Amino acid sequence: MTAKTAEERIRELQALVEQHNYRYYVLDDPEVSDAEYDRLFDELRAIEEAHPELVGPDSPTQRIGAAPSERFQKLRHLQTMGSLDKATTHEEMLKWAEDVRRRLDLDEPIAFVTEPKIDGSAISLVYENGAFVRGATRGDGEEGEDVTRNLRTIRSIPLTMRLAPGEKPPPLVEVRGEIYLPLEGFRSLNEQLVAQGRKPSPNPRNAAAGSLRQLDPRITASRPLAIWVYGIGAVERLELETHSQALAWLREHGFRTNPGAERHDSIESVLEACEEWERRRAGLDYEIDGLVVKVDSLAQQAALGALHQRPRWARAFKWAPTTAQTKLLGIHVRVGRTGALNPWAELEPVEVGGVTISTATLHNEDDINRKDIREGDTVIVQRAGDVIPQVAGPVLPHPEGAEPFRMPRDCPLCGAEIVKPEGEAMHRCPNRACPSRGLETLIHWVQAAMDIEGVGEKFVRKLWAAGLLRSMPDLYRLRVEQLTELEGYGEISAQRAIEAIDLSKQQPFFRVLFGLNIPHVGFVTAQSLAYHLGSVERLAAATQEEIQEVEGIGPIVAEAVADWFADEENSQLVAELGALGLRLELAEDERPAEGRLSGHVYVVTGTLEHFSRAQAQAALEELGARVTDSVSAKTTAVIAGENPGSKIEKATRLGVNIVGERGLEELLSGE
DNA sequence: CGGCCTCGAGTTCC
DNA sequence: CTCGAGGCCG
Repeated sequence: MTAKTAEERIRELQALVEQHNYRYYVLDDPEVSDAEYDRLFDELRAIEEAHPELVGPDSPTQRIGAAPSERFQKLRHLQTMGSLDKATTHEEMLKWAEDVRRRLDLDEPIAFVTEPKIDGSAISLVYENGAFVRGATRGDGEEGEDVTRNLRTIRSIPLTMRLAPGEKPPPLVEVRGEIYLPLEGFRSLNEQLVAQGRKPSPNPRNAAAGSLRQLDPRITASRPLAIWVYGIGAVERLELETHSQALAWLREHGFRTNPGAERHDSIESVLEACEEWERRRAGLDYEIDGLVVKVDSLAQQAALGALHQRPRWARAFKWAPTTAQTKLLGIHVRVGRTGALNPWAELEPVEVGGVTISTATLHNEDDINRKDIREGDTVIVQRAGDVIPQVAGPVLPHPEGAEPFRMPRDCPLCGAEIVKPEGEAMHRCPNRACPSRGLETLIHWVQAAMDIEGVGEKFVRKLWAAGLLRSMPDLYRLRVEQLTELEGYGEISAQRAIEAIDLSKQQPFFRVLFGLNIPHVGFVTAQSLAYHLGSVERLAAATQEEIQEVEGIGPIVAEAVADWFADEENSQLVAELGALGLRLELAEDERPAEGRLSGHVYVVTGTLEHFSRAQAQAALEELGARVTDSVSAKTTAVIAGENPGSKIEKATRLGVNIVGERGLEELLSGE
């Protein structure tokens, strides 16, 4: 047996390393360990070092980046990179589809392809005889910058096309794609920049574009950029009929195409996809700001043509942005019902994701300073998880003279000295008589605990301001005349409010317990305490050790409960509530049911057709099941209605069963 | 002690 | 929804 020549071994190793790059970066399905990959890579590099004349630009070792260049050369695209017309409403999309149908003069349905619109940096890659020869940024659409050396560092860009045995590559293919930075990579990049005392990047798109335009390819190589390929520009000797075929061709030839591309037979189906993806976007590890919608048939595309370099056969459907920049006018502090100090941001009103945001929570002092947010900053506001606005961070530099945030030393409401227990994130006002705590406790009572219809935060604030309300018992002593004297209350609405308050006396014991605002006692723990101890009397008499016997209650919660009842003022309060006729012991029907579903745990998510969430929960609990709202490995099944949220994803990951409304019905009927 | 699993608490807009 | 922290299991 003759030893392989160095050249043969180099070719072999290059092919192997690229194969593993492909499995890892394109398919996300590696077939060898990292250590094995490193071993092959090191061997390849060693032989190449000994034989530099055998190293071509296609070698995977060349991906680590060459020496910096002075500036980028201009590069003319083989085919114009047009931009897309945008649409933001379903009406606009329908109008476009109608226009397409009319221009094509067709009665049969038109097929469309939708794909996620990646918020990154558009590029064009030229392959000659299957080899990547050059690539450029979009630029003005006619001419971009030659960033070939940087693109070579991106592992998900094939240096050579994958070919079937005996297949001849087309002499020329211009591949179009979007370079992006996965969110994880964006976060670590920013951490790194901040650690180096440099400005963090405001968003992943800027970070991707910036990384791609580094004059030193070694910097680009250090950033975890990736590509989604979405189409073909100029091409020679390749016959395709549809855009879907083009995507399949690209995938087969080693390019990373987005798995979210879908073919649709009608515009209605396209619109459904637009809605569905708006929900799915939060679960992706990269940013998308809409869907690109294309007419599938290339012949139809050609017939439709373009207007001012904007193809008539495609639209970018864009959602309202979920991040925006605005000015942080001030940082204020609120005191919650537990005495915790919550800093919040007063913002110059700005539209984010279709709603106007003017305030946002800032959580705690550490969080503010970790993000380095200061009054007067321009900040990035985002709506995380679809709803709750967050201040993501400042756009540096800070304005002249802006100081880091410091929590006030004294309570802004009662002046008591603020404390911050060792190891805790929150500052607290220790004054149990602090007016904010009384007010917040009342709001908690009427809203969360007793759920009094028509009596909410506004009602409580108004009566508090009028001096009519200082504690829960006051609420039950209110008279209609007192309300009608206030502005905004007529006879009827006053009557109604008083009746609703009176009705709330019938609420079960555990709700009263929940409403008392005992530290660490929320909805679930209150139920648990109520079931196990049965009455306020027994609870108040119980020692910490006895309370701790209750399942799910440890020393900290037990101590908090015992301490609360040991307080004279609190026992007074409980006695008063009892005298007013509130329930202070467990009624017979309040015990958790034992039944067919005992021991099973369900999570209900999304909108059900025939039940409200609460009804579904009640029906399941009646059969002995437990219903929680976080999916874990212990969950028996997730019951998903329409528009389920991120819970589905977690359930899938954990291998938890997912059933629809049908499944719930079968469960309840015992089938 | 570490790693789940739960629960508590605070929260925005209309 | 998300974070932080308590409870519990191995």
